[in-house]
Amino acid sequence: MSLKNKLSRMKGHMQLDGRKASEQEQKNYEDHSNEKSDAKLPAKFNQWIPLKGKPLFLEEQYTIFREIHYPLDFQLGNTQLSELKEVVRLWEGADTDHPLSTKGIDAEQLIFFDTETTGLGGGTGNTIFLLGYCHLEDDVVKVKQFFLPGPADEAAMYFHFLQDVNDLSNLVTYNGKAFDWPQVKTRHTLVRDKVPLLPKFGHYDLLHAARRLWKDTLPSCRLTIVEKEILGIERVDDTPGSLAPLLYFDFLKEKDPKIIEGVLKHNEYDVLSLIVLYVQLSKRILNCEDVSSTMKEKYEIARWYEKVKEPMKAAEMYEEVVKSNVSCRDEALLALGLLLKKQKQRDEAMDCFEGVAIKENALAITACIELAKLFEHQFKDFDKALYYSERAYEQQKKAARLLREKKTLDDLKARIERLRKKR
DNA sequence: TCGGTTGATTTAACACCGCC
DNA sequence: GGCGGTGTTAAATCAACCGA
Repeated sequence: MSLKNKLSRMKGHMQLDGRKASEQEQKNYEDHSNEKSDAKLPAKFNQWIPLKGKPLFLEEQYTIFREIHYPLDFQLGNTQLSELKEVVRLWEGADTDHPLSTKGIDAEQLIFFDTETTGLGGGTGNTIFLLGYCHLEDDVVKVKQFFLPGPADEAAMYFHFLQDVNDLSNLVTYNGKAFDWPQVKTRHTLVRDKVPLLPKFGHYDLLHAARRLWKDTLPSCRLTIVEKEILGIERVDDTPGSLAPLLYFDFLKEKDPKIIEGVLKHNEYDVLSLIVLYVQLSKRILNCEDVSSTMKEKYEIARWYEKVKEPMKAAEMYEEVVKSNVSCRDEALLALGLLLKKQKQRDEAMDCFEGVAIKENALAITACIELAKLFEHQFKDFDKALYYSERAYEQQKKAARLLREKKTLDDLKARIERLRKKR
């Protein structure tokens, strides 16, 4: 069966999240039907009308442009699009310099961006055939797509896309730092004489944020998995991205827009999902009460705050985890201890280390070594320092198989000998 | 004054992963 | 199936501190 026939059997597909989505889509189609079709256009463009596509020209070239509007009360998975405004407002009031913070940026400035290409490889052999994004404007979310109808029309596609995003300043993507944006830059160099310069965008890549929070709890951090497990979005009859190149090549042969409809819808939902993902990530990072973060998420967010030199925020999050009784509690307690030690809060740090040192695991060894250091160099209690050194040595001896662990063992032996002389 | 210890920072190498 | 960003880890370097 040809791809065209397969697609024709998928009529009525691309339904997102049950009834609400299908009702909304119907409304979108009704909205679109109110648009005036341009009777002067050549007949070949009429077949784009059911897909809400229309040509935009640049000299002899053209791109197919689609624009779909979603109201702010549109529910996608567990999130309403209006929550984007809410989290941008929260970031504005938050006293933190987090990488996902939009402080100083309007919600309207965010471009949730995704491309469809003819393959994965880099270089000039690979073509972007769809530039899609959505953003907030006049209290609706507008999805805009620029489609490449043929290999000779790239300048038109980039021209109209770049003109359109002229006033916007910040990209939000999923793996866009490594994939989408380098591809855009490569292709842009080939048409740069005819199109505007690429803007200097700020860039939020949500893949890396998702990895930080869920790398240990999800089977993978692919967007579809995150959508299903975290965002509550279940796509029905979605056209997988891996099929996009095949479908596009089929379109180039047949010139039938229906062939590519599934890819357009896939891209449309990809960019909408980015809004939902950004909202859910932000709410967890900002520790909003209306989202039920797991302790593991709080622990990972605390580590993230620590990495970006926000020790107070990190400590707050670690403390929440320490109060719980989850498997990462000891990790949080040890991390909190190290954090407090750095801030010279030695008594508080000691309490944390002692809480971990009573356990019998790899964390306890680190905690014992930290206690030995504190008692030797800060509290000058050499008996206790020796006690914790010996305790660490005994536990380390059981585990010492790797070279790295052997070094720890040797270091501990030296520490014990030094302390025995000091006593 | 010197040597030992610790902590902070930088650098490099490496492995992993998700995009179509 | 190529690419680039990121996290992790280890090693190197330097400064500060302290005791002998």
